[in-house]
Formats: sequence, C-alpha cells, structure tokens
Amino acid sequence: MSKYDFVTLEAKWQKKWDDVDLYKTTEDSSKESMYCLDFFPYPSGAGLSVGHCRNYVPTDTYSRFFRMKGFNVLHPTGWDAFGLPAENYAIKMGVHPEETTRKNTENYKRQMRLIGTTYDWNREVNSSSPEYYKWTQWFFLLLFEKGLAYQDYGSQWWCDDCKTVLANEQVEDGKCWRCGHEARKKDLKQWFFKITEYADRLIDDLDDLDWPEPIKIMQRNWINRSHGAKAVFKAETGDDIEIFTTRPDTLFGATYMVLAPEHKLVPKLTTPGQKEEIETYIKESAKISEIDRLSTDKEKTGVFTGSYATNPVNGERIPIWIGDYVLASYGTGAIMCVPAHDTRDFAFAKKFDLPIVEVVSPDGNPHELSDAYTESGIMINSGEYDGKNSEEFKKIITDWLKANGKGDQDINYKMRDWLISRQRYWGAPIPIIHCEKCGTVPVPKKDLPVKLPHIENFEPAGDGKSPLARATEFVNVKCPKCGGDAKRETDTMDGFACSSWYFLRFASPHVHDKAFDSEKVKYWLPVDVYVGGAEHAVMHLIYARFWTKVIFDAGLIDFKEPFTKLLNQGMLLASDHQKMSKSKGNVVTPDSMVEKYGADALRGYILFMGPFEGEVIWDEKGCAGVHRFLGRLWEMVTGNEYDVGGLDEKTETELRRIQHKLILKVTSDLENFRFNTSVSAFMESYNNLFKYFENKEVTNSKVWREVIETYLILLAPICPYITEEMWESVGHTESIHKQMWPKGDSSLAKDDVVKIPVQVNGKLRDVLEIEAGLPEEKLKELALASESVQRHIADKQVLKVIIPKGKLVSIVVK
RNA sequence: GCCGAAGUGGCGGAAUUGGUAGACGCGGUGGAUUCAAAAUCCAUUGAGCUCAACACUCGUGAGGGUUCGAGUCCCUCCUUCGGUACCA
Repeated sequence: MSKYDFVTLEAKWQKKWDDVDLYKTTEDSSKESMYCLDFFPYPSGAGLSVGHCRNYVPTDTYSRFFRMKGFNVLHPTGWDAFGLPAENYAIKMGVHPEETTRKNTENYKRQMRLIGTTYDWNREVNSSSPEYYKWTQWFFLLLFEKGLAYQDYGSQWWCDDCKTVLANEQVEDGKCWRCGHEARKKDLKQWFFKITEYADRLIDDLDDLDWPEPIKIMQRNWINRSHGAKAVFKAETGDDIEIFTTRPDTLFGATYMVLAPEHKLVPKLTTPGQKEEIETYIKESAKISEIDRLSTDKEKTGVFTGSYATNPVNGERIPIWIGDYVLASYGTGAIMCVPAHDTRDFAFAKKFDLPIVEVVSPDGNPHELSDAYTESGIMINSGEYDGKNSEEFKKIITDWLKANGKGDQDINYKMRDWLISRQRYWGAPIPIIHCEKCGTVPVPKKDLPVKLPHIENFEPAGDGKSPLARATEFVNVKCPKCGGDAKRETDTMDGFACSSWYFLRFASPHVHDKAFDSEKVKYWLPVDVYVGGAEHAVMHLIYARFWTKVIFDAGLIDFKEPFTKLLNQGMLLASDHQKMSKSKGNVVTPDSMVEKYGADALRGYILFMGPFEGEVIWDEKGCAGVHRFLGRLWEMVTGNEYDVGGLDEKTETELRRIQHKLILKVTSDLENFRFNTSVSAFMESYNNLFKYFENKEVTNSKVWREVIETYLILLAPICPYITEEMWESVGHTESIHKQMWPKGDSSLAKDDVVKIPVQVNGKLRDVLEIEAGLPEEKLKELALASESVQRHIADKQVLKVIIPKGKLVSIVVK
C-alpha cells in the first residue's frame, strides 16, 4: 500500500483526462441538456485567488454531478477580455493589451485546470478576438436597425482618471466603478442603447425567474418604476410647466414650484429683479460636485425666480423657485411642492418660509405639522373633495386633469438609457461610418468585423476623443452608401456589451457565418444555472437580459430570459476578515494550496467552509483538515483485499445503512447547492465506516467493496483526482467520472433502533433507545416507566402525554 | 434615511423547517508513538455547580409573547454586513 501522493496522482490524471478529452461536450438529443455557467472572468494580471475558486469549484462539482446523473452538461468558460480594467492594466505594465490578455488568459487557464475544473476548452471564447467581436458589432447593428442605438448630446458622467465616459450604472457613490476616481459631468455626444424602452419588461419578467430575491429587488429598485400623473401648471408668463408626481392626491396642497437650475424655462421666468441672484445660484450649483449635490443631508438651497404659476386644481397663485434638489434628468425637471406631505418640500418650505397646507389628514381633522405626513388618509382643504380617501382620490383627480386638458396619468423610471461609448482603445469598435453627405451610416454586415487596429500608442489622450481617432488609416474610409470620403466612428463599446450575449456563443463557439447556430442554441439555452458574484446585480445582469429580449424580438431565439436560475456565491474573505487584494498582501492562490494539500483538498475545503451563498473567511487549517481526511480515506480504501469472505447479515445491514444514508444525503445536498453539509456527510460516514476497519473479515468482503465504491462515486464530483485513483486501485479501468450516480433506498437507510427523547414540561429527561415502529401506547408506557422521568412526575399529576409523529414523548404535569 | 441579509461554543458552521441545540471540521487539553520534534493515532472538549460520577441549573444578540415544546413563529429593540442615495 502506497501513501496518498497527491502530487503524482493529480498530475497523472490531469494528463490522462486531457489525452482522452474527457470533458468534450457534444449535442446529443437523446439526453436532457443542462447548461451550467459561471460568469466568465476578466483575466486579471493577478491570476486566480482561492476566492475565485468559490465560484468555480461549486459549479464544477454541480456539473460533474449532473453528468453522472445522466444529463448532457454544457459547462464552458471564456474570457471577458475587452474593457477598461484590461486596458488600464496594460497601461500600468507598459505592455500592449493584446499581449497582457494573452498571458493572463494562459495563466487563468492553467490555474483552472490545476483545480480540476471540467470546462470544455474546445468551446473557449475570448471577447477581444475578432471572431467574437465581429458578432458583438453585428448585434450593435441589430440594435441600430431596430432604433435602439442612437447618438445624443448631453451631460454625461466622466472619469478623469480613466479618461472616458461612464454609464449611470458604472457610477457608484459618485465615483468610477473601476478606479474609484470621482466622476463628474461633462457635455459630450455619445452612443446609447435604448434600454428604457424595455424597462417594463425588465421589471415584469423578473417575477418568473428563479433568482435570489435580493437581486430581483435591486433590479426593480434600479429601474424604479413610479406610477403617477403629469400635470401642467400655467406660469404667468404664459408658459406651461409640466411636472410629474406620484401623489396627485396632494395637488391641492401644492403651494410653490421648484425647477432644476438647468430647466429650459428658468431664464424666461426670471424677473429682472431676481436675475442676478438666479444667475449666481446657477453658477454656484454647477460648481458643486454631483456627490455633494445629491447628498441627502445637505441643507436645501434655492432662489425665487420672481414669477408665479397657477395651481391647476384650485387656481391658487404659487411662486416658482429654482433649487438643486430638483434633478434635471428625472421626470420633467420641475416639481410641484407639497410641503405638508413631502419631507424634502417640507424642509425647503420651512427654510424659505413658504406656506404649508395640509390636504391629507390621518383622521380628517387639521393638524399643526412638525413634519411632513407622507401616508395616505382623508382629504381636507381640497374643496369639493374633502372627506374622500386619498388613495381613491388619486384616480379621481387624475381623471379630472385629463378631462380638463391639464394632465394625465404617467409613468416614470429612474433607469436611464445605457451609455455605451467609450473613448478608449481596448474595446470593440462601434461599426458606424460618419459621412458628410449621408450622415450616420452603419457598416454593412458583410464588412464585419471592423477590426481594432493594432496601434502602439493606445493610451487615452484625455481630450474626450478615443485613441482610435489618431489612427488615420483606420479613421479614413469611403462611405458605404455614396462612396465619398468619410470617417469611422472612433469610440469603442462598453465592455458590458461583449458580455451581454456570450452565453449564446458557447452553444456554437466556432460558427463563422452567424453569431450562433439556432439549433444548438435551442438545445442548450436558456442557461439553466448561472453562478457569479452579487456585484453584477444591476450591470451585467440587466444588460444581458435587455439584449436577450432584443434578440428575442428580432425572432432569433425563442426565450425572453437568458438565465433561468441564478445563484450568488458568498464572498470569501482573507483570514484578516478583509477582501483579498494584492495591495493588502493577503491573497492566497490556489497554486500554493494545491502544492501543499492537493487540488482535491482545496476543492473539498472550498465547499466545506460554509453555506454556498454565505460569506466565509479563509483559514488554511481548514484546508489542512480536509487534506487529513483524504489521507485517512486513502488508508481505508487502498489497504484491503476485497471480495475474499462473506459477511454476517447484521453487519451487512449496518453497512448498507451507512451506504444508503450517504447516497440520499449527498444527492439532495448537491441538488440544492448545499455542498458544506455534503462534505460533513462524507466525514461522518467515514467515521462510521472506520469502526469496522480493524475487522479484516469486514474489509475483505464484497459488501465492503460495494460500500466503498459507492462512497467513491459520490465523492467524485467534489474530489475528482483521489477518487479516480482509488477507483482504479480497486480494479476499474473506466473513469469514475463516467459512472452512473447511485440510487438511494430509504428503506435500507432506516435505523432499526431509534432514539426517542422524553420531555417533562418541555424539559428533556430521558432518551429511550427502542426498536423502531413501536405503537404510541407502548411508547407512552415506556416513557412513563423511565426512572429519570419518574423522578420528575412522581408527586405530580400527569395532565397529558403528547407523541407527535411517534418521534418524541412530551409529558405535561402539574 | 430607505431596501435587503444575518446574529448559535475559543473559531468556521450543523439542526429533518416547531421536536434531543452544538453534527462535521478547526483550535485546545490529556495520552500513545519518538532520543526529540513534526506527522500520525486514541481520549476529551458549551458554561456553571470550588475534584470526580450521577443528578441538576443555565445557554442560540436583548426583552416580551404564542405553544406541551421556540435557534426556528409573532411583537419591540440592539448590533454587524451588503445595496441605494433628495427619483418628486
């Protein structure tokens, strides 16, 4: 018997599996398909840490499990290689991103194989390769044709550090999502995708998805659909000021208006006397950074324009102010103010001493308000509508607005269109040609891909123009329409465009004449199980859903949602309870763990650490513990003769019980992504089997072999190397990973002796060890006869005895 | 502020969803092996009752409640973490 030499055996099997291409996936209509996908990684220069393993090991285990259950499993991966992070890294290293990407992907791939993943490398894709981004551009043109891609001038988020614009989703806390530099607004002409057109469907279709509820909530909040009404307030200048409100029931309480400083009508509404003050305010608010301006605890500021408007419902003359707490980009950029029923308006009114009129009262009586009352209630001070319920009144007054041409019902969204232009080099060029005569002309599909030219000076200039603008041979083209001189669009696409369709590409990664093979997509998609970090809740996961719907609408696929089931693995923190990062020097690499304990131990520990969705803290000792367990298992499996003798019935029953309990437990745990408890089940099962290990008669028996073989098969998805080696050592030639998953028999798993706790007044007093299946009468008798129970009921009166499901005896005494 | 998740031994975490709290692992303690150490193996390990056994008491963030019975359900509060930020 040899020792558990994980180094040698892992290398041996790695090679063997590669040689036979064990994990090559092909379509097979006789088998049910299962598509299990990890968020494809951005190949960073730092390589994989054990934190990444927390994503890849569970999905790999799950995929292996499903293969053994007889499913045809697609479990591919690839590289999200385009985008700012890759480019910034290349700039930092002073190496072209093509080169850094090539190196980094090689390293990732090496590490992924090291930990025993079963990705089908025949299906590897790379979003920065022309074969791939040709189709990203093709989808851009599809969106363009459908009127969903457009150019617009406007104030955009800009990062001075990355020297490019950012989508709204990519501004976190007023800062650039990637580099953390403060974002600011800049006026630029940019490309957008009209994602707002899909806002309703993006919200409504969430209902049917098997996704974590928090992610769905985050998406709903991000899109933030508000039902309400628009209303027109007539200014005394004769201008119409349109507002949006979710509380039309409070219209009678609108005592002033506030417009965003950027609102178009501000100059016209400003009276000569107020002109200076207004202009100063506009200048000042432009200077304040967005973060400060959006901060909720900032005191309200504003200036009176000098003009008045008429409240459409009661004809009251109300003053028009401007204030920076009103955003130009939401709704109409103007609001009606109801200080009695809106906290922000209340604060503003208090500060500038504006009238506060209560119109919704909790009890129908007027009150002295010390705060805004924002709940529903009974209408007061609302003319003929007094006494109505405010919720019902919403509809009544909205209908009235409509009937009188002063408004209508309306819906607003917080989500904005997706800004996809990037003034950066490392992305898919936007396939558009600008011609002076013909305007914006899409590149004909036959001319795709628009290849990203190899240029040495790819750093952003910071002038708001893409580095591609400097590549004159790239920029200057003939117009596809008129043949005259024209210029290429030089912006590249946001990296999130590339990742909005990659899951489709895996079905047929090598087709050259289309983005995907419809038949194969039909077989594999949608993705059955999609696993990745929760940080993509509002970026990637909204964008990919949007593209899928556009592709569906174009009739190219037959599903509306790309990811049926979504799971978020919990974060893995370093032993210092902080995120692993190079700068903190707390990164643990899979390489070092594989070297010390083997890939199987690393995999086992990753799964054992804690619940899949929970946050866990790295502790190398735990990894060593799993390694020790595997060493013991090795001893137990490899030292036996097997098949020599028979076995008595009692021992066989006991061994079968261990075997079938394990099958049932592991099967249900793996199905439910409860890997941590399945690893404990293996350890527990080992401990139970080990009690027989000294008994040669047992370990030489056929039953022992069967129990051990079942154990190995069950463990194979978690620890593929050691199980394969032991499987071979007990005499098999076909890979363990090709074996069928065993079926558990609950009747064999059942205990013949059960433990029945006995409680007296809710306190545990005894545990009866008795034959299973005794009638309740007998249980009651035995429980009452118990010595320690007697001690507690002797001088008392037994009121009742409860025996729920024959599992426990509860005696109530007085 | 609002939305969401979670609080269980020295630590990571189990607990059939209302039924023996602490599975499994880590760490600790004692022992075996060893010249010694590492490794390995065996035993023990929630707290208290000044040693031990038996028994008993307490114990799942805090306080109430429902129940024969609560880590699990209900109410109030506290703490931590994630998301979000004047969206009218």
